[in-house]
Amino acid sequence: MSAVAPTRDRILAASVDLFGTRGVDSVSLDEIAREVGVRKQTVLYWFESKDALVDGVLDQVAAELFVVIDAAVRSASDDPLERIDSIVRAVFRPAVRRPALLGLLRDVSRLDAGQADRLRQRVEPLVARAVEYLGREMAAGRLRRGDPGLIAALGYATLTGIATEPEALRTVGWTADAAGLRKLRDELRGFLRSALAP
Amino acid sequence: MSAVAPTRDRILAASVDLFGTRGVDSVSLDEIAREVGVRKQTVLYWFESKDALVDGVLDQVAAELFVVIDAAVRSASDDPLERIDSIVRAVFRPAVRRPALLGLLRDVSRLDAGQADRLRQRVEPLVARAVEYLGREMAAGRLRRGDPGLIAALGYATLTGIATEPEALRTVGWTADAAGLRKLRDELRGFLRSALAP
DNA sequence: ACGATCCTCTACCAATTGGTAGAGAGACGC
DNA sequence: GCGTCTCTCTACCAATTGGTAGAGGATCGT
Repeated sequence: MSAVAPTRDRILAASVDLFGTRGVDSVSLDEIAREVGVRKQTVLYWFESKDALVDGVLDQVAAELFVVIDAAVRSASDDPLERIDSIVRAVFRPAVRRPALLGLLRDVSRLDAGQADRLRQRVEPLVARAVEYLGREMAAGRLRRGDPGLIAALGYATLTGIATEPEALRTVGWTADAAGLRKLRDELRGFLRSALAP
Repeated sequence: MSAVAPTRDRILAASVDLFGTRGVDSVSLDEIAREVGVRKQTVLYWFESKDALVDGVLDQVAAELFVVIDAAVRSASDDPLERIDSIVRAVFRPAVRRPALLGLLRDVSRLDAGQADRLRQRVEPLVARAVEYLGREMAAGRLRRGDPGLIAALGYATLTGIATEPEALRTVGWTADAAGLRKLRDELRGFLRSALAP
């Protein structure tokens, strides 16, 4: 056991960042290898092809997101608006600190069907639970009524969109310092809260 | 004047679609040429490099969006929620019919700084007007108060996100038929309306 | 009829892509 | 000491990338 992370993990980490920020197709194996400090053939030793590497990366991202969201969902209070609040806060931190995470999710539509399915399968349980939850709270009159699935998709789109498009934010004069982040987070919370309130 | 569009326009149209759906880096000049029914060198005759082509495509997208949005803004009623409604309706149609349009916008963060700036410059006046408008209506108490710039960005993120991520929608069981489109549009209108209402 | 301009073509090119083949260094049990 | 297994390396490869050079066919005004 060494002090530095094993090569395979370092390859995965670098790939998440590069794929997520620049897109899978635009990043070469050579580039990943350079980032890790190794030769391309070492990458191909750990992942037999680029496709296999993409699979590995998607698995890793799904797992990371699952942990974060699952924890937020479990630990939150009873009021649905409070719960959504806490999910936003939980997801917001990793999302803006590592835009690559959600960036990769966003990239799914550009992957081939097999890989898209693979990722969808990983995320499915989370989505199903969220949709079910929204439906229940709507029925109880604690959330604005609507199609739970589409509302979930809209909330996801808002969060992902805002986290993966710093350019759009910069266009309206936003800056990525600590104060800016806090303000963005609070504005996002208010936005979603208002969108979902009954 | 011929019955078919001139080559240059056909190259632009094909490029918008391909760049927008698959990403600029993933689409080769050969592919665009094949789509248009011409050789790569013809593409390079009309646009001296791939970068120049990207510039042309961005200009075209900005112009198309400008027309659509500008018309919607001008023709709408006085009530800000109604106005936003009509903008959503106006943008929704081209957005879901040609996801490439917004997909390209979304891709800006992956372009180099020069091209991003170019596009930002084109969109700037639209954004400035929107932000100013939101600020005015907030002050008048006709919209929920908040940072007009960030609210504008959040609305944009919601719309763009939902239009460019059919995968996310499919995960919640949505289908892209006529009924699905109508339902999605109405749900989006309700979502934004509720998010922005005072 | 004739040159000029517009447009598309064939023929290349160097660099980069994902991937193969296989050598060699180090740690391990025996 | 010796083979085996793990890991990273050098050396290639065919295909594709964006781009250059320049030929040749239309269509035009004159």
